[in-house]
Amino acid sequence: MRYSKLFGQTKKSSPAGEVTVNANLLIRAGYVNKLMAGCYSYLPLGLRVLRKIENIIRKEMNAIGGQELFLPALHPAENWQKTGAWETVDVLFKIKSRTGRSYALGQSHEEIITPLVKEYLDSYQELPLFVYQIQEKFRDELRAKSGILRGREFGMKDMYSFHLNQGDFENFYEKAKEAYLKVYQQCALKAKVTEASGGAFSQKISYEFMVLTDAGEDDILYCQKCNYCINVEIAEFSQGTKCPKCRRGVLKKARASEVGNVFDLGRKYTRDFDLYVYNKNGEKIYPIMGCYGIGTTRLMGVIVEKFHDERGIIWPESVAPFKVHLLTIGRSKAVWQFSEKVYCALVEKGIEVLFDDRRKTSAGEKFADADLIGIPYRLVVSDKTVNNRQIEIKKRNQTKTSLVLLADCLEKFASPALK
RNA sequence: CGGAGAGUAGCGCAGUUGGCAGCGCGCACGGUUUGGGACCGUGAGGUCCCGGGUUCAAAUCCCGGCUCUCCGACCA
Repeated sequence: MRYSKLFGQTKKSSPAGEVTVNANLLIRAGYVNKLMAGCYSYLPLGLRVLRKIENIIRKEMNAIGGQELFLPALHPAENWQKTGAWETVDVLFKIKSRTGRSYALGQSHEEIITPLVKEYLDSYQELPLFVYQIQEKFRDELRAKSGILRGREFGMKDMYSFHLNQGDFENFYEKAKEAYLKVYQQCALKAKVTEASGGAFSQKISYEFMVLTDAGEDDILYCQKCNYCINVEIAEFSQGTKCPKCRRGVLKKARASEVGNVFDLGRKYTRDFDLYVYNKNGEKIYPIMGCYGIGTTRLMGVIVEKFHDERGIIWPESVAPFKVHLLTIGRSKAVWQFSEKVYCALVEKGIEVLFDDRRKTSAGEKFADADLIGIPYRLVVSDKTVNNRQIEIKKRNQTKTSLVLLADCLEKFASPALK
C-alpha cells in the first residue's frame, strides 16, 4: 500500500478533550474516526488490525469445533419479550418502525440463536453444537467512554454452545478457556481467568478474561503465586489476604479490562424458546447453553493501551496492519528508483508493506508518522544507503538500526508459507 | 441520570471592559530545503453549537436546548 494513496492519514494534534491513550493514538494515527460518543468508524488501517484480530479468534474458534454464522443485528421485539429482557435489560436499544412495529438492536444474540437452533436441531445426536459469529453489538450505555474500550456500537465475537448435560458443558468450557488464552497470547496479551458474577440471568459464577491495565474498568484480586483471580465485585476478601486456592500466595488488587467472558446460561433460553431434544432413553431434554464473548474492538484498544510509547503505537506483529513500513528519504533519482524496486519486490513476495512514498514530506515527518503508526519494522532507503544498494532496518520497539541487502530483507520477511 | 469542564476555519486553539473574526498546523500555488514533525512568499477557507432575550452594537451578557470530555452511578 502506498501511503500517498491511503485514505485516513495522520494528524499532528490530539483530538480535543480526549485523554484516553487508545482513542488518542488510534485517531491521530488514522486507524479510527469518532462519529459520536461510543461509535467509531474504522479506516483502512484500523480495519486491517481489526480483521487480523478477528482472524486469530476465528482460527481458534474453528479449532474447537465452532461453526461461524452471521445473524441479523435488527431483531423483532417478540424474541426479547419472550425472555423478559425487553423490560429488564436497560442497555437494549429499542426501535419503532413506520408501521409501529417494535424492534431491538442486538446487544447479544441468545434471543436469536436459540430459536434458530430450534429450527434445525432434530436429535440429541447433533449435540453438542458450537456456533459463533463476529458482529457489531449495540448497547445503550449511559456513558460511553475510554475510546474504543466501551462503545455503544462495538465489535464482538459471540459463541453459543448447546449441551445435553452439565458435564459436557464443563468439558467444553475448559476447551474454550484454553482457546481464549491462545487468542490473547497471539495478541501478545496476558489474560487472567477471573471469577465474576453471572449477571442478570445467571445466578451461577461466570468467568471473565482480564488484562491488567489502568485503562480498564474492573478491579480484580489475583494471587501472585498461582492463577487464582477474582473480580472484587464478588470477592469476599481483600488485598493482602492469603490466596484461598493455593494458600501460599497473597492477593493483590489491580485494575483490569475485560477482554472476554464465559457464561453458563443453564436452561434459561432453551426453556424460554422451548428448544428440546429426546435423549436415547426417550426423555425430553432442554439443552444446557453456554455463551462466550470476546470484544474484538475492545481487544484492539487494550493492545494499544499495553503497547505504546510517547511517540505512538507499537503493534505486536500478529495484529499489525502491515509487517514493514518502507520510508524513502531524499530526492535523488537513485533513491526513488531503488525504493520503488524494494517496494515492488516486497509486494511480489507477498510481504505486507506500507510504502511512505510521499514526495514532498520531510524525513522528520516520515519518521514521526512511522513511530505513530507503529508498524513493527521500519525500512529506510536514503542517500546514505542507496550507494551500496542497502536498506536500513529498525524495529519499532528498538533504537538500533542495521543495514541489509534487498535479498536478505526479502528472506527475513518472507512468510513461512512462502519460504 | 447527578457533578465538573468544553463547543470559534478541516484539526488544535486565542479572543481583554460588549465595539471590523484571529493565531498555529493542515490545504492550494511559487520558490529554497531534505536523516527526526524545515523555511520564505501568495492564497482559499467562518451558521463563533442551536434557539430565544438584553443592547445602538453580542463569539463575549441573560434564559432554554443540543453535543463532546472527565468523575460518579449504570453496565450478561
